[in-house]
Amino acid sequence: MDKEARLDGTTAAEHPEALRLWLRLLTCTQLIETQVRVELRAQFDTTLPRFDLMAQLERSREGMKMNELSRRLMVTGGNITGITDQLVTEDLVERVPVPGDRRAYRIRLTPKGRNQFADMAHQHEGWVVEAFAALSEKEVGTLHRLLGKVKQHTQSTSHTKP
Amino acid sequence: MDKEARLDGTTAAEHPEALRLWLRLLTCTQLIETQVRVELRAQFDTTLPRFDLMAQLERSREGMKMNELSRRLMVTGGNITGITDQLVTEDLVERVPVPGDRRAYRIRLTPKGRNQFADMAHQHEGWVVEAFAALSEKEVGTLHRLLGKVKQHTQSTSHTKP
DNA sequence: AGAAATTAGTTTAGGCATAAACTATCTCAT
DNA sequence: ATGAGATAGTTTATGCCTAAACTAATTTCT
Repeated sequence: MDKEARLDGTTAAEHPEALRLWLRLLTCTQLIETQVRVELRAQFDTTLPRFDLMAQLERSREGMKMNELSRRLMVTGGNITGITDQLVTEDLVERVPVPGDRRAYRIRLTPKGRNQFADMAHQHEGWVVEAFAALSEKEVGTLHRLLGKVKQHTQSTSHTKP
Repeated sequence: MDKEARLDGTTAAEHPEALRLWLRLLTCTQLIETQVRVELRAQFDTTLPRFDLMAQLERSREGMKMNELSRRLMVTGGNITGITDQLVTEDLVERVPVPGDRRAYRIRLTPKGRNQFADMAHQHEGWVVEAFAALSEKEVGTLHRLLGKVKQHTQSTSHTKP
């Protein structure tokens, strides 16, 4: 697939700056994400959602409940069920019952899953570093800071109409 | 769905800055995108892909060929077929034969589509402006410029291994 | 002119995402 | 203690997305 990313290439002069910025933000995210997806598929025969889920689990050895995963990954619960099912059948994660609550599970990496994730994470870091290689250290900091503002503002205003 | 966006909330100190930046970029994009999706659904009973396709068409009155849409929207061709089919049945766009090439169509907005899009675009612009309201004019410019660097670099390196 | 390669678009199979409906369990106020 | 409501997770229906296989038309090469 020959993708040239013209999403924001032909900037119309009538658009306000915010709109142009949004299109560019979208383009960048998509470009990097596509690249990561392709590499994950090619090198590890896996997908970004599976990688993301494992990345969350890798942080806590005791695992994480489904709804916590759902919150952290910002996807709906039904989705977590599906991805977890796959990873369970591949023996990369396991469902562990929670002692005091018969409704809940705790999902955690198996040893096999932990090993596989370590490999992937190492590669993944390289791809991301490469994606931002055009920026100086200082520029990375600036970008991070500005996006932090955007994030904070968006989160604080997204629930303001009940 | 209570989404708290912890994707990059618990930043592990061992991650290099690029990785933290990537997670934050992803989070911002997702937050804004989700908001736009919700509004499009609520106010116009449509979806972001449909909106995006119409936004491309709105730029050229004579319409656009499928593969051009595919390139600009950065999605695969099969996808364009599906979305176009929907819009055609809703009489928002139409397929026009291309004189010299019996394989190709030109897709263009119908008058109805053009009207509907005008409404949507107006609202959409407001949502986006609001999403970046936390930034000063200058900061918007900086963000745009830095993302431009990222975009350019990523595009120039993404095809370098045949 | 005619075979080979390319290009335009569609179809198919499968994964990821959502919202909404559902089951089972737990909490809590009375 | 019990019934209302909340919570944990799953299922279902639908849409977007990809890669790959496919059809049909066009271009290119000799």
